[in-house]
Amino acid sequence: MYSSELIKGTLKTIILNLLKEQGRMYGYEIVQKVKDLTDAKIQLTEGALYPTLHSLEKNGELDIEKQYMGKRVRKYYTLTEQGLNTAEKKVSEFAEFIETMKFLLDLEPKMNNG
Amino acid sequence: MYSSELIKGTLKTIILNLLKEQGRMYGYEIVQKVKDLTDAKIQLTEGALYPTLHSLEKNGELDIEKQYMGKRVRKYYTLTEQGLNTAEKKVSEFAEFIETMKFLLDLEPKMNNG
DNA sequence: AAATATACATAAGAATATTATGTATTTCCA
DNA sequence: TGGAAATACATAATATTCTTATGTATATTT
Repeated sequence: MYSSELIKGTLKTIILNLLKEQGRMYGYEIVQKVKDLTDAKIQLTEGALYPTLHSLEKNGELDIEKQYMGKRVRKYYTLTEQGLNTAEKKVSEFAEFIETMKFLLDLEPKMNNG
Repeated sequence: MYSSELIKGTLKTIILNLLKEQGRMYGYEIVQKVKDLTDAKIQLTEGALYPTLHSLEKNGELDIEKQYMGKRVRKYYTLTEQGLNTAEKKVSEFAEFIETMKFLLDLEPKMNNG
């Protein structure tokens, strides 16, 4: 489990990318999927997730589709066209950021040993 | 220049690692050095930097040494032993985090092409 | 002399996450 | 069959952290 500090600022990127890959998901599912994929090293909290989903939807990045499982409601989220765009932008920005940080923190694997 | 969102949560790691590599630095110097090293892609703001330096010092990670250049004061920071420890812990945690995120976001370069 | 750079500092506000709590249903299992 | 755990949503209070704005003051460049 990483320090929460470290994960800050990556939540939107994670959500948008997961939805891009998985098609449609509901909130609780996102939490479980991220936990699974990261061996529980990243555990999203619902208190952070739901407000972020709502704000992404409000900003036109996500569409909602309600589904009733018996009486329990489930809200499936899918990317809008804008959301897909944002997802790709955010992921590639993060990829660049990683490279910058690797250089800044001297994490580059040495290429020349001889 | 990366979106500020992306840089969130990395400030302490950056500061501690720079001090580990450079020995001793003052605040303004840290801002310039990070800008230089990252081609201005990461620009720390003084409003974020100084409070963070103060809190790191308060927590025993940094030592301060004041130097007067004429009348102007300059505060040099160095890592304490605890600070060196924290620096190494934070950097390696970040390195692991990068790997987790690369997997989560499907950024792994393909190893097998044939 | 004025503009820019150096060098510190802090306060108000915004953004985002944590923690705690709440509702309600469904599934597991003892 | 009754209680715990899991599912699935939500939000409010608080904490943390960053941005933006502002302030002070000296030194250097033009």
